[in-house]
Amino acid sequence: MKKDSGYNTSQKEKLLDFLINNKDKHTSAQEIDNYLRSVGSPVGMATIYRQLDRLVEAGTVRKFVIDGKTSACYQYIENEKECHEHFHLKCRSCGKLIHLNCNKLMDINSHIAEHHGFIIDPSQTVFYGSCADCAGLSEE
Amino acid sequence: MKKDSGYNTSQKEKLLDFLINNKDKHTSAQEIDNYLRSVGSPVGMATIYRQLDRLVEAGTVRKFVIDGKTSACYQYIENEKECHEHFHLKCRSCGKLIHLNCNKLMDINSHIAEHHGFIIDPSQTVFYGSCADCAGLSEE
DNA sequence: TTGCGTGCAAAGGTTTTGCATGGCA
DNA sequence: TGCCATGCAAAACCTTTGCACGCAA
Repeated sequence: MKKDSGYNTSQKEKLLDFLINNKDKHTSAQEIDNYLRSVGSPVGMATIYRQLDRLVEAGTVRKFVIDGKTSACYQYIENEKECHEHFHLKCRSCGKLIHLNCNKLMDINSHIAEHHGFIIDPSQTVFYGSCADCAGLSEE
Repeated sequence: MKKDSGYNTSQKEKLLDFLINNKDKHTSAQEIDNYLRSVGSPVGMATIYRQLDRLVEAGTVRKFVIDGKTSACYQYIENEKECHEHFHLKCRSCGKLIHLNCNKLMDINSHIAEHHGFIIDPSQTVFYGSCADCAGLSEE
């Protein structure tokens, strides 16, 4: 389904590998560059961006833009359909992304649709706050 | 309360004026510049950004970064305290920001805190989707 | 062999910073 | 008067684009 059109290059493979291994995190193009450089397989920024664009286009990767950050973040999507059916929690301290499958949360959608006339797109909506680990710690 | 520290300059006043007059919309630094220029009171970009930073810092203005846009958007916040106590809906089509006072929504906080160990910060969380007006129209 | 993918370098746009000047308090 | 805010220009950043070469199919 997901037309991964294009050649299989080593650069593409390593880039996707990295994204898959970090699918629980948001990653910037810069971080990808750092990683590829650190393993001795540097890839030009232009290529990184071009591959990311392609992956986003194909729906394999999601692009996030986070308030306060000037650069975009990318994240591998395990299962495209699945992530349309739940919300995400994002910890502002450690950056962890939590996939939240919870029926109670899905009630929000219908409630807001019915009572407030607004159609929420869960795949685009992220709850910001503090995860259990970070909330326990004193905030500097 | 809101320490509006700093001098009262005409530039600052005009900038804030514009933001207040457009508090139902998000505005980019570029649009602010265009406006100030159009009324014959151009202000340097550096000053615009510096004032915006200060306003964001003071909580008077919120900064948004939206997918697909390369530049940040800013929006005046009517009442700082009030906005900590409700969620926001943001229409991805027309950009309208809706302040949602709804007890049902606030239940989410306690539910997620208790069952998922995550403390949501409503003031930082925005629901993205389509407002009634835009959802009804055919999407081009 | 064909043409897509890559790398490099340059361009583009947004935001930040340095420094001298001007204006508020 | 003292210091903060401003303006200009340059720099810093992130991302995109042009072009020639190399590699996958």
